[in-house]
Amino acid sequence: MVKLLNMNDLSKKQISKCEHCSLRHVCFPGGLSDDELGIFEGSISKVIKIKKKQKLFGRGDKLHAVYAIKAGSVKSFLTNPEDEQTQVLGFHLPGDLLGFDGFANQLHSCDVVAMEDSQLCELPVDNFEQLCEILPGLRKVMMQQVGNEISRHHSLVLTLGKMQTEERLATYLLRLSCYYKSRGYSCTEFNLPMPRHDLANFLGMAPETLSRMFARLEAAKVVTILRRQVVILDVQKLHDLSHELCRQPASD
Amino acid sequence: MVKLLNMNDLSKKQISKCEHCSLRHVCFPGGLSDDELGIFEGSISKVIKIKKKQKLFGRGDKLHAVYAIKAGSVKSFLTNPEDEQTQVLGFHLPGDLLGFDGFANQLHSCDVVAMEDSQLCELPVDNFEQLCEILPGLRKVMMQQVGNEISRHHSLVLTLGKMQTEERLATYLLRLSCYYKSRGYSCTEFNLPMPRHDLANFLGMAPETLSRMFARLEAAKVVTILRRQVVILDVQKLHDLSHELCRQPASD
DNA sequence: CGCCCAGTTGATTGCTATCAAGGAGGGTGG
DNA sequence: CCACCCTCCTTGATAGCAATCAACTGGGCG
Repeated sequence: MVKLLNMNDLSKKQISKCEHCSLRHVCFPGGLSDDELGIFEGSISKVIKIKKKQKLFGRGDKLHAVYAIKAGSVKSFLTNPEDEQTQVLGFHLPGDLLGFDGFANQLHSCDVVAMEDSQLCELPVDNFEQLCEILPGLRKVMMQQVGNEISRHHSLVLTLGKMQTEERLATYLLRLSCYYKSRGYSCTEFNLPMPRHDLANFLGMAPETLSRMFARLEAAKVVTILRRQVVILDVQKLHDLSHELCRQPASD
Repeated sequence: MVKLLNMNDLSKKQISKCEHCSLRHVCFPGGLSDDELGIFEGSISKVIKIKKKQKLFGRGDKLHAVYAIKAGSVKSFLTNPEDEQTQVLGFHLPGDLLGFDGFANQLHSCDVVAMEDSQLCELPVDNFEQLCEILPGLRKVMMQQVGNEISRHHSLVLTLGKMQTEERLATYLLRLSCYYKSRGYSCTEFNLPMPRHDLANFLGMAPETLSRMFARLEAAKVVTILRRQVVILDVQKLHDLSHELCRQPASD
């Protein structure tokens, strides 16, 4: 069906063109051939925009789509209904994929909200399953993403289970540094995408403790912190403190 | 090709027949139609047996296959080469699937060793990928398993990040109880598949602390412990202590 | 029978949570 | 444009939980 395009259609079309997206290589399309990409692009329903603090999906919501972050940042977390206590599970930045937690029983098992105004590419699960059938490359990418997510969680478990607070922070700063490097940004100067409160929660410590650890790292001339702006002064020392090898670029 | 079967062949054939496996419904075949199952069965290369303390695969090993536990129990863990420190990531019991951690880059990212003599069904990844192409049911099961694994990790992160030691133990005992129930065993009397050392490590505490928490639970008449034998006396109280809803049957 | 390892129990230290108060931006309204 | 407030963050003092060190107990196994 041929159809006239007005300006609106045109602009919509363009934002969902993976081909021109700077994140192409780290997102789903990264493992797709050009032919496959053509088919794939047609199935992204749209780019959705969510405002700061707005929820993308919540625990118990029906799995409707998987998402790729195009711009902005979001956090995922579990909330215990009884005592209002929450655990931040991860921070997700451009290029990250979201929503796999809903594959278990078609219901999301965690909440995801935007930490700032963000844009996400939405890929409805129905389309996704069909695409998996016809695009071998997509299955491969999918499996890689799953593997990455698992590895990331392993790392988080190690961090929470074995490290003390200073090590946890050092480890996370290195991880973030790797992320920015992998995206072509400076790996020594960057901004924390989240407030102290959330980062402390994620790292399993009190906000006060996080603040003290930042202060300690500054005193040791390892980093400088000004509000959310981080400058890594001594990567080696940070590594020594982290006691963990930064095995792979990752964002949470 | 018709071929004479000797006793050996026959027994080998039978152990890889998913159709007759008591774990069929919780394993890969659970989501497959009868037709699909026929195709699937042919691709399991073999049932492998590993002895206690023997390694199934290690970090850095090439991803060769995914595995389903048929009998026994194994643990997965990360080891930090620098300080010999390890973090147990999970305990895996019959019906559980293993090996997805290697999907990221075709290399396993953790170690897996047997806690007792065990049997596992091995499904080479090459076969697996081919099967995914032709068996929609397998893709579905695969996605479910992935979702489960993610949910389980979320839960573990919550446990390690937010709970104190008693809550962690209570939560884990309930989880184990759910597992046994889902497999048709008693949910109030069961054996711990792992030594104290490993359980303490998994739960992010010192073995001495674990011992004290067991003692505390016994003193509160919540459970009785004799070596590895656990009897849950008061499920409700255990629930209250755990501060977490047992959302789904899981084994780690 | 005795060794050895797993597990328990006790005493102490130390890290981190908690409670409390003070300071610094950023936004809003006057 | 300034004052105010509110949130985020930092800093200090205290308390509590769990790690560590150490000694002991009891099975399992050769």
